[in-house]
Amino acid sequence: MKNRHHTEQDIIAAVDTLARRKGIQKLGINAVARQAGVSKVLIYRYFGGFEELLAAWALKNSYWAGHLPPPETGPRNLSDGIDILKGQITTMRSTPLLREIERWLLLENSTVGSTIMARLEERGTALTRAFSSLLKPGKNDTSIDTEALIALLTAGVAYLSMKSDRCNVYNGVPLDNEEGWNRISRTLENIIQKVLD
Amino acid sequence: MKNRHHTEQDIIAAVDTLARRKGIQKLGINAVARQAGVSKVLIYRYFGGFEELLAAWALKNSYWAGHLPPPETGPRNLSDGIDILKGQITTMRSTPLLREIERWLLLENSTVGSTIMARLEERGTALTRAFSSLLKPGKNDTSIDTEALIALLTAGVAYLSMKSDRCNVYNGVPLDNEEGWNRISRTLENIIQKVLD
DNA sequence: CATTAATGTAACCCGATGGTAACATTATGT
DNA sequence: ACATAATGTTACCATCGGGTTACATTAATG
Repeated sequence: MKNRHHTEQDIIAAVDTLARRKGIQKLGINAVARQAGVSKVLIYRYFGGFEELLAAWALKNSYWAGHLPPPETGPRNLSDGIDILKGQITTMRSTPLLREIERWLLLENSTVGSTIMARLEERGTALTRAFSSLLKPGKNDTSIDTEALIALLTAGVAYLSMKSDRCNVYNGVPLDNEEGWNRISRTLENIIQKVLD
Repeated sequence: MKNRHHTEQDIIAAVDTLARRKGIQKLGINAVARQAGVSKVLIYRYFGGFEELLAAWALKNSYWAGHLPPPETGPRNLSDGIDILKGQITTMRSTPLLREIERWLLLENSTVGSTIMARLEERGTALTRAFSSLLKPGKNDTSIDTEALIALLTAGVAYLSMKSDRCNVYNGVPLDNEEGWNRISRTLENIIQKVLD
């Protein structure tokens, strides 16, 4: 049965499969076409090229939008905000493909990557706004750089979650069991409380 | 002039050059041999294979040992410790090859990578010990997970420095100028002071 | 039903890759 | 000086990569 839409979905599914199995970096148009059981010419015809196929794939699966709280129901107190940050740990740990995309963005600077990073940027700034609104007005706001704080912490979580795929311990903290991640989670909480309170 | 030692150094130098230029991941034995102006057969003969060549290269240039303070002259007060952490920012930012190796370790889990990671692990734990020694004995030590704290912060710095090669802003913090990194540096200081004091 | 456009495949080109075998050159030690 | 081992090169192989052209098949449209 000849059906363009169906074929396109097959191809995107093939990207998904291979990205999970071998990583996005080691992905080629030949391998994807082979996996999809289809001619690679169709990738050029339907998507315009391999880059554009990756874009279609990445934008289809918007994993990064996962645990982002709706803006209107932003955190009203500190512990809500902490929960959101902890949610990032859960999201990263439970979504191998998200780690794969993060890794990919760290090596390639394609136009596709820029698009995706713009979305991730939105996520981060939303989180930052949420935390900024929690700061007590009486506090010396200029002394707390919320943007940089959230940047550093989310960066740390992203790094450690990626690292957990490659080794089982980082700086003495185990990354392959719940205990280690609980320690990281508690440390995150500790930092937020002591810095923002 | 035929000289095995000299040739080996040429080959390792070629790895160095290409790793800076194109990244470790996109490195092949053919390209390295070409860059070194030598036959690739010698790589097999002298190093045993490409993996082993990479190991020789990585272990020769122990960049990661850079800004590690000698154990006997560990930090005696909190601001010394903060300086060490800030030093990590300087090291990462001024050493493109170190960022390249970090990136590589995040994707590959080769036997070579394990060796290097073990060394990096030493660096981190030394830093952690230094900070732990700064904790006031009277303080409730169990409430502060120094290992996890240092892990999270160094992970964040590593991530952001790698990110700076690919994009110029993260979560609203510019990564391509001094101002942004000063903000990160101050935030680091802020966290350490408020958590450990 | 017949024409045409959409969908799909096979085959090829070219360059690069990892890997090996055969051969040439230089150094070394006796 | 000569035999031998170390050093080095050329050439080749099979495979895979991205990319294009020409052709076959099916669906849609009059």
